[in-house]
Amino acid sequence: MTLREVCSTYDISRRAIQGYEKAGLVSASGKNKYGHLLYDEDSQKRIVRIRLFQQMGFRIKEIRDLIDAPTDILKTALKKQIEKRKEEKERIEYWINETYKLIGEL
Amino acid sequence: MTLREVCSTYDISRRAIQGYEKAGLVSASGKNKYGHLLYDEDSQKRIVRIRLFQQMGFRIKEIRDLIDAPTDILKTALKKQIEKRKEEKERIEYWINETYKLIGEL
DNA sequence: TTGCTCCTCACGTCACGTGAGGTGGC
DNA sequence: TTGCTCCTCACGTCACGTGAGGTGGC
Repeated sequence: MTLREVCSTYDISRRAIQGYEKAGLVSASGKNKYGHLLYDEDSQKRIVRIRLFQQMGFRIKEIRDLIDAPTDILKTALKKQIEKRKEEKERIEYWINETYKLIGEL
Repeated sequence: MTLREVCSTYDISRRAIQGYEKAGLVSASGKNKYGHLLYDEDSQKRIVRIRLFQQMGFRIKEIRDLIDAPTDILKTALKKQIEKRKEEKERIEYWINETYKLIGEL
């Protein structure tokens, strides 16, 4: 898969992937004869996993520590992050309610 | 209330409020004899409202357009934003589920 | 004079966004 | 030669974070 295909398949910007490469999180598996970047299945899986980590609120630096960490450490970190995200959901609910209140007062 | 008191009462950083001032969203109502910044009740309410808008996902520039907007425009914008935040909640739920799946596969 | 608090800049941070300038096949 | 796509920098963005350097009352 070329960079363009990866971007459209997984809905990630070219610049974002470039950022992951700069951070040392992934690297293209090679280039085709035109010099276009190529990503094999492993690279793609890695990118998808980076995306999941980001959506769970991890920073790039944290992802760098986690992506190749032992399974038990990774599991612990993920479970902890799930709790954080649940709290964030509650915070969003709180502010939605505050907004309803404000609308009522207007 | 001094800046320090506003910060601790509403749990907002000094730098954040400074940012609001620079953006023209609020200004201190005055200074005391020591030159310390003071915020009266109106300023405080304004800061609280800015915070609510931020928590609802509005950008500083958007808040600048909304904070003194007519009631009906404000209401419409808030209702629209509530929908956006609900979608964000769903996205968080989605990624939490994806994370549970990943944990199961590890 | 020493400490403490507050003030006002101003550079740093984070994860990209958005071009700029250059290359290669058609 | 012209268009199009892709590449690799590199400055810009956003909302503060984090000092730096200076002031004033105790």
